Amino acid sequence: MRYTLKKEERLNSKLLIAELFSEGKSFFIHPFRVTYLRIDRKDDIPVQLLISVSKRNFSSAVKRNKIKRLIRESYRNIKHILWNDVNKKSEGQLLVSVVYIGKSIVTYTEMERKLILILHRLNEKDA
RNA sequence: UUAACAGACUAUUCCAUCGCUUCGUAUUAUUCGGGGAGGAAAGUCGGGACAGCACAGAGCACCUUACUUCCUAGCGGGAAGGGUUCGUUUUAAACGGAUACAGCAAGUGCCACAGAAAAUAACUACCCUUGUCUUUGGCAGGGGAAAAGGUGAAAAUGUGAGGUAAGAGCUCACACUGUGUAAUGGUAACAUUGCAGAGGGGUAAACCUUAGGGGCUGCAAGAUCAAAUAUACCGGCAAUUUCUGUGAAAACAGAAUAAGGGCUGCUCGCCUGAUGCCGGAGGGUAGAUUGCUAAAGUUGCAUGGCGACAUGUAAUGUAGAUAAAUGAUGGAAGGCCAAUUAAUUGGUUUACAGAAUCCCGCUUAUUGGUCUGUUUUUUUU
RNA sequence: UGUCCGAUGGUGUAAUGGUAGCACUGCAGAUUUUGAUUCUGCCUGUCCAGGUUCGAGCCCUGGUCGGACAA
Repeated sequence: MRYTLKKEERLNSKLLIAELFSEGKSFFIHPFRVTYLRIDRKDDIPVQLLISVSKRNFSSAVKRNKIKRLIRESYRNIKHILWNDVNKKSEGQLLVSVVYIGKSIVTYTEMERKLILILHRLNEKDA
């Protein structure tokens, strides 16, 4: 499969975001806080992702952009872990939000290692 | 030549792989090709473009600007000059820096503490005179004058002479300040000189006065399309209790009513019931499209101007996202740092910082390099 | 993106341009056999820089930080 991350794979609906944060379940893997929710909706895209970095922890817009780009790049390379399982079940759509709550910037390899952990954990919990 | 400060300019380049966004072509979900952050994109301080609303004209109120001339679409921006002030050299001025720099001589207010008094005056002390007493003087009354009082950030312009009972710009001379006026130079601010009359403490980043400017709100402005849900309104169909009138009847018109049905045969109580269905239509939510990127544009040259800048001409066509793209990995060249060493090795590739309608300014932040100016260290002449 | 407000001891909150005050907290002492209460005293402050003024918490300019509103 192709390692892409187009706009359709990102969560951008205001109503769905409100539903995710009010009814979704969450867990922590440092430095991330993950919230997920499965909804009844038929679509070609099985997973929609939301990335957020708090302005409270990083007041500089350059640093916020850098963290978000690193998370996006990591997810793009490893998202097949999640997609394969989700496709098997193929019931509705999974909404996932990844919030960065660390106080300092981690490297790309460290971030990718943590995200792999997160995706495996998501597979277990969602099953 | 060392260091510091201030100002100006610049803001590493290339290749490969995997992606993001946008435009175009072919064609229907992909291929190919092109574009894709800054000098401050920041702060949101000033001004505009653009848009909606308001609006006859003028005034009040409110906000804002304030030496002169010029530049600019405009500005609280810029250029050149004038005044004031500070510093250096030096005593003639020059050079450099700063400057919210209209008006307290229109009115009102304020000036802590100290001081008689913070500006009208009063008080102490001074002088003349009358009365009285314990008579080189004290006390009381009347008059004069506002110079002396040494505190303060600031004390009624300073010095000298005359004048007087004592004194006082009361008068005079010189000086100072600022006002009016005239001449000369300058576009002007202003400068120099003369004459007249004057002496007014400070404070307008105190109220205020004078002169100029400002309608209000901001792209989350505004425009177009428009699911779902609810529905004022309209039409069609169906349902609908009682009374009255017209009429032979069907029906029509008007008025009133929560009747009516079920649990249950009655009362109480409870449930249902104050129309239903379909269609239209309106405003408009989610959302989509537009506004939206060609512009008071950028670069080069020439001419004019002290300069800001203007004019002409040639070239160029330069991001447009929307829970928000412009990235990641690897390599090479160049720069910088360190070590050995004199051409290798290792590290790093950075500072400040990320477009959100657009433009012109201002302010603030800042690594390395280059240039200019001032001060400074060392060396040579 | 735009509009607006604020900053005073450790905390909350006053102050016409003229010695920065009050309450709670903390520390020391007194009272008490000891502690609490009470009394006395002390420590700790105007967000930063510049300007106006004889003199700024206050007035003006720039910055920093925090907050509110417009969906």
